[in-house]
Amino acid sequence: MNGRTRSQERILKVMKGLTQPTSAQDLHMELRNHEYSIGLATVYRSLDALKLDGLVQVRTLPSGESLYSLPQEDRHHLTCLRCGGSISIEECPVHNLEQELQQHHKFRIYYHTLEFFGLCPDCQGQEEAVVE
Amino acid sequence: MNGRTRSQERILKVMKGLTQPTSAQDLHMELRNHEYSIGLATVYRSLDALKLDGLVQVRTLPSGESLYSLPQEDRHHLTCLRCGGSISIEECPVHNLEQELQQHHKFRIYYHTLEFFGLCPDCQGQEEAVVE
DNA sequence: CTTCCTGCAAAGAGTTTGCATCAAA
DNA sequence: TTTGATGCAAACTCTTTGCAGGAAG
Repeated sequence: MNGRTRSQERILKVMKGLTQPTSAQDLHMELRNHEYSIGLATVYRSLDALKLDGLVQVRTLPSGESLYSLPQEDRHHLTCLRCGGSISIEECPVHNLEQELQQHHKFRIYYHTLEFFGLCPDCQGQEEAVVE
Repeated sequence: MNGRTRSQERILKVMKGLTQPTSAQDLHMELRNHEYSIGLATVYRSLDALKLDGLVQVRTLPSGESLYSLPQEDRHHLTCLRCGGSISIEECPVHNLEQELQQHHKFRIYYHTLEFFGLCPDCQGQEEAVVE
């Protein structure tokens, strides 16, 4: 909503070259690869500001680590509770509901996350092996 | 899938008396209120085991804190990025998709999370105030 | 000049791990 | 006895904060 700072613009620029949601720490290293010497704290502060304006979105993993991405990279996931492996899924039956919620609750919705958790085929096998 | 340990059973018992998703640390205190003197590390280890068997589900907040709940308490949320306030929503258009994914990817899906992020009515007001 | 941004280092929160002890079968 | 569970404290990871210096208008 406000003007972007130099760091924020550099972060957005680098993020446009990334296809995967990325952690703050990885972004920090990515920035150094682009010869932008930015402190890690500044990365966190900038991402926080961008998040508040809906310019980046955040997905927090069960590990506590947050992954940042541009809104158009939004994908949903099928995540294995055991190995942590994650499959992207394209289907999204949520769009209409989002419109309704926006009106009903007077929220300004920037984005949503949809995650399925369970066991992937491999880990279902391991599960049985453990039980034996 | 395996037998439950004493700690795991105590945790499940206490969780049945709770209506809200609860952090590991709050559960730890809750257990002490029930005269179960359990170490915090054991609470984490037990929750992790229960999670792997799909007996509890986890929602990790942007703060990195994880909230645990029994599967039947599953609710979806509309969360404000600024104040962190959260509204529960009942609608869930995802059930059919879940069945399809389960078959298509051969996952054993235990549960899913659906979260909407944006600004609540109050924080939309504050936003404008800041810009002035 | 004044305000806000930035970097560094230290602090903080939540979670995990090492290890000795304890309970269960 | 043997295996796995538990408690405590230390360690770890990710993130936030305090503060002094620096860029921007």
